[in-house]
Amino acid sequence: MKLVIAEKNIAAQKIAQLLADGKPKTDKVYNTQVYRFTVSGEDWVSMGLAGHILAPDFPDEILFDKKQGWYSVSDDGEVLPADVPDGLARPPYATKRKPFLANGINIKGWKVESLPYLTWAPIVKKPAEKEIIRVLKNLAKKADHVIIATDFDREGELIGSDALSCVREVAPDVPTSRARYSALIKGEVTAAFDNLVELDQDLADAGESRQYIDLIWGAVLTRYLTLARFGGFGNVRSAGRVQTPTLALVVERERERMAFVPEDYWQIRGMAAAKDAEFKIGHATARFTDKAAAETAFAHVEHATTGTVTSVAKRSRKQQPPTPFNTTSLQAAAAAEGISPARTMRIAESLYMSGFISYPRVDNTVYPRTLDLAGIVDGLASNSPALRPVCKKVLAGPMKPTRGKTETTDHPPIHPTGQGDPETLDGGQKKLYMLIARRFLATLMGPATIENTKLAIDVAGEPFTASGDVLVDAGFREAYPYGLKRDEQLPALAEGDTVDVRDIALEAKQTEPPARYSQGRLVQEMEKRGLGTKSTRASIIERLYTVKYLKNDPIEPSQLGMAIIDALHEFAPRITTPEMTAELDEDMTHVAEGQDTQDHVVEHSRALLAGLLDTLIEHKDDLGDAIADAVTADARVGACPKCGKDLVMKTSAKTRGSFIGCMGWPDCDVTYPVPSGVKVSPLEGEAAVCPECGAPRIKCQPFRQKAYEMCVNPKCPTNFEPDIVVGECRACAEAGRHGELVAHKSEKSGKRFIRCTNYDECGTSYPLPARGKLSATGEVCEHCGAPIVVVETARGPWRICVNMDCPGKEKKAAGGARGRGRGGAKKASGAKKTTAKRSAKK
DNA sequence: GCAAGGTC
Repeated sequence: MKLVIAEKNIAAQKIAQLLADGKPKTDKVYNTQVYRFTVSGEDWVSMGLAGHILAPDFPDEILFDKKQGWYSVSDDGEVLPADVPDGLARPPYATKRKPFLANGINIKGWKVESLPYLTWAPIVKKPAEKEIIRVLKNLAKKADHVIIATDFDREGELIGSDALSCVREVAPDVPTSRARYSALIKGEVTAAFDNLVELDQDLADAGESRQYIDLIWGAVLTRYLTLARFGGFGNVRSAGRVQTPTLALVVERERERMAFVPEDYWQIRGMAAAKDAEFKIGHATARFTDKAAAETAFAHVEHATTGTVTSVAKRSRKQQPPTPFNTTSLQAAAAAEGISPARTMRIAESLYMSGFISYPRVDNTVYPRTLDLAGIVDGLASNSPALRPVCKKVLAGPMKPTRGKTETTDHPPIHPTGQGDPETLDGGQKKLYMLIARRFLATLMGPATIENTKLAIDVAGEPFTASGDVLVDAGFREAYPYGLKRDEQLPALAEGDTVDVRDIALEAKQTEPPARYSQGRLVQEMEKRGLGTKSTRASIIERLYTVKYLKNDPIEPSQLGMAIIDALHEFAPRITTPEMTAELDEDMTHVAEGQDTQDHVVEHSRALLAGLLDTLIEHKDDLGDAIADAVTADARVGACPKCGKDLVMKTSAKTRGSFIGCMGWPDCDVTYPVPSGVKVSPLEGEAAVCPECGAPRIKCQPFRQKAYEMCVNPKCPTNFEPDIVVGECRACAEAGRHGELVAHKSEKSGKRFIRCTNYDECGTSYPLPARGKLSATGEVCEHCGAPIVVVETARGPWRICVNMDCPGKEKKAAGGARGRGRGGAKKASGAKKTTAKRSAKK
């Protein structure tokens, strides 16, 4: 039996289909799919790995140990031997002593000092995909020939080499070879299997050098940053060859913004009206840099009421259809629609696995000739009623696909398969699927034509202009409306026509600093600078958010992120720039071409890092202080009204809940609750202090809603709301008592709720929305008898039944997607239960 | 509790 090992399941399946006499049979070994087939009567089996099946790591003896912490040594107290290059002494940091750990945490002194040892520590390869390895060994034992058919690139060669080392453990003598194909199509694959070669160990070694160097630098610098000032468990300060230069890009942009000196300019703008239509007009000098000139011009037009059209110019321009999606362009387009690159990849993976779209990790932007474009459009038309009309147009047209700049042959650009019913997808999946499907259709359509009209208007001797864009021929825009500007229609006017003019104003403006990166832009910038790969960029950005180096979108660095870059820029500059990646690529090329060896390249890199450590260790405390200060600055919400020290977001050790507390604790005991469900940030200047009580005022940003400002002190008069009687208590009436339902606001937590005046006896209480002005209606709900109240939000007044378990809400929940998981399926069973359930959730 | 690279 011949065993074919591919990098992933889809490749194993495709190879089987392309090589088999007839159709391959799907089989399972343990729980993994394999494909059995015959080639000229001979038995073959193909299996897919899951990328790398081994992961490099330090030996167990020197790894993290639950009892000992990060820096343990071997049992006999001896530091493990490492291959230290000639001329370099063996690390003198070996200790015979077992580390002493008080309460599991001892970060003082020797821990950072022991990092040079980690620099020279040996690296071993540990199984990362145990199931896959088990299947691989099972099949290898029965095989009389093993063919490595992983992707034709450096990582593919390494994955194949790792697979071979697993094979060798159970079948030391089985003949092995390598099939090299660069596209999963008949000609390529059959040619590769007709011309089998040997695995290129130099190329695999190059890949392994990359792994080792990434691990050593990442582990040493991450541990250094984390331990310089230990911020408690869960507060890792990471660093790495790709993430650190990426963070540096964001920090650099922020610094440019801070250094930016805005320039004043002035604009004269107003409104014009003619033929029952209104439109914007502006002075022909779009930006006056001279204030006096602007004021002179404005004085002429300030009281003008009419203007005269002096010219009408129409120009039409074409907008070309977009190119096919690869990973980066999909991530950028999805980011513009509010889906982060990391989430895009998670959703794309699920769409790919369920057969809706093609393989999502590609660089290619040119459809291969073998792709059945019309067949896909047909499939979309029959599965998606919303796309059917535009699909028909595409099928009727010439269907000439656009081409992007990058052409590779490994996978086609990301496209819908045309299979599957989009109605079965959830919200995020459907949104991304429609983006991919619409993009695909757009790449097969003609350009859009936009007609631009420019009016020149004389207002009291001053030249004004107006401009309008109208989409006259939708072209590809019929399928792909993303990022399309709304039409700005001007009335049909001719030279000499008179227009009414009003609201002409002189506006003082300032030039804007360079914009922050959006997540989509950052992915593109990383690609441009050679940072990361199509498969890793999204997760690296996400990582920078989880370690709290980045915040918000558009992306801002935190104070911590800036402190990290400053520190590394000073003491380990190599890791902060894309050059390390460039140099690593160069080293790897040398290893791959046999001009250098893996050991030499890795040892050279170890020596570079070791050379930095002396200074790093020397400045450990400076860096620790800088990090601590930055973390405090990030957590700051304002100044303490009692002692003037910083009020910061803190986490209670007991309850793990967060609160706002004074840095002066224990001398100062000022604390406030954190408003729930919102992101809190400090305000600046005068707005930062409450005029009523002196506590800080803060900015609260609810998810996808308008931000608001409030005083953090729930007892402050600005937060005071009188109790309102909202109705009579039904439970009490039924029990023959009298009880009134009253809306309160808790002084402690700031939460609002309704409670019966006889609460001790009847237990009735209802939660209330956190925001919005509340008023009673005196009405009761037709479904459950609970009171109806009105809450005024930014979107207008909103009538609600206060009972979360109201059967009336159940009907709505069944009809729409909203309101799921909130007492939906459960029958209304009394108000007391509602409160109990809600508090149990916390 | 660490990186980046594959992929699930």
